[in-house]
Amino acid sequence: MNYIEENNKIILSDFDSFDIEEILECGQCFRFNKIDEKHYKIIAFNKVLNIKQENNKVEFYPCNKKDFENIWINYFDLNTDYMKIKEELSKNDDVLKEAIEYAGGIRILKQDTFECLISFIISQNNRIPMIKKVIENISCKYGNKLEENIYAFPTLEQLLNATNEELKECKTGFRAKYIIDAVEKVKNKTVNIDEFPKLSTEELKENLMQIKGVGIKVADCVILFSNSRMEVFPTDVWVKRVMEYFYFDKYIINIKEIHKLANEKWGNYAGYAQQYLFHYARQKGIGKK
DNA sequence: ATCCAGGATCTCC
DNA sequence: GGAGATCATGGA
Repeated sequence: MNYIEENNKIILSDFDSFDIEEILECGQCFRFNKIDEKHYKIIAFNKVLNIKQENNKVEFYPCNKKDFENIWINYFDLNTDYMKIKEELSKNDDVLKEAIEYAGGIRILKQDTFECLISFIISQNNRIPMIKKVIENISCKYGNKLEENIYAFPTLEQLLNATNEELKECKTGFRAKYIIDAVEKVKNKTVNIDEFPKLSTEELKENLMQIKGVGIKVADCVILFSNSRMEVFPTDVWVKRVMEYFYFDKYIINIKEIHKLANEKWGNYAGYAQQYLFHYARQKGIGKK
């Protein structure tokens, strides 16, 4: 990886395993807009960032070297060796090999914990385009204005005032009460986000699941996408289907059975495997009736 | 119209 | 402790 700053723009070259379309469209994050082919605008960490990929370079703008190094290198997980991960996962596993060949440019973003928590509460029993809309509604209503028609995801303090009625107007549906409970428990530190790095993955999971509306899957997403616990294996309908289809050849009732296999097969890389499989399954419609 | 979505909870046995 | 119904909302 190599990068230079030029007119408030970072130009990245000499990289591998990076495809901005795959990274954003693979279902791990929700606050992005497609401007053009391989040109996206994202909203994260109270900032708007363009990412434009062409040939063998990626441009990030507006962005100076300081922000790139302090925020975006970590956010895009640019210091992780994905070639090694992909090689390891592809070994003796034709299914993952295929999924990785299909979208080898995925990287697991390192997102903000609070945003991730609220976003994945909204995600339950919902479709991705709708999830994006609801998060957009909430951001417009409570978040900082960054540009014309672009609002940051609200902070904890900004969401403290949110009422059940207002949240329902944002189309959260039955999840409104869950969001209120999450905000309350983060505020009173029943769920202490600042302490997350000190907790074991199991402790972290139990802690998050004290929130109403946070079960195993939502907790796993928060843990994986914002706390770098790469051993978890969030299992939604798509992951369940792709696992049943390729690895079990039967209908699985207990999700723990899937988690057990994922742990045995992929260990600390299970989170990566999950993302390749999820994206592949969704794009190809694997197991869908 | 009926089914379903990056599920979790409540009910009832 | 484990199945089954229920929960808003909108697109197919």
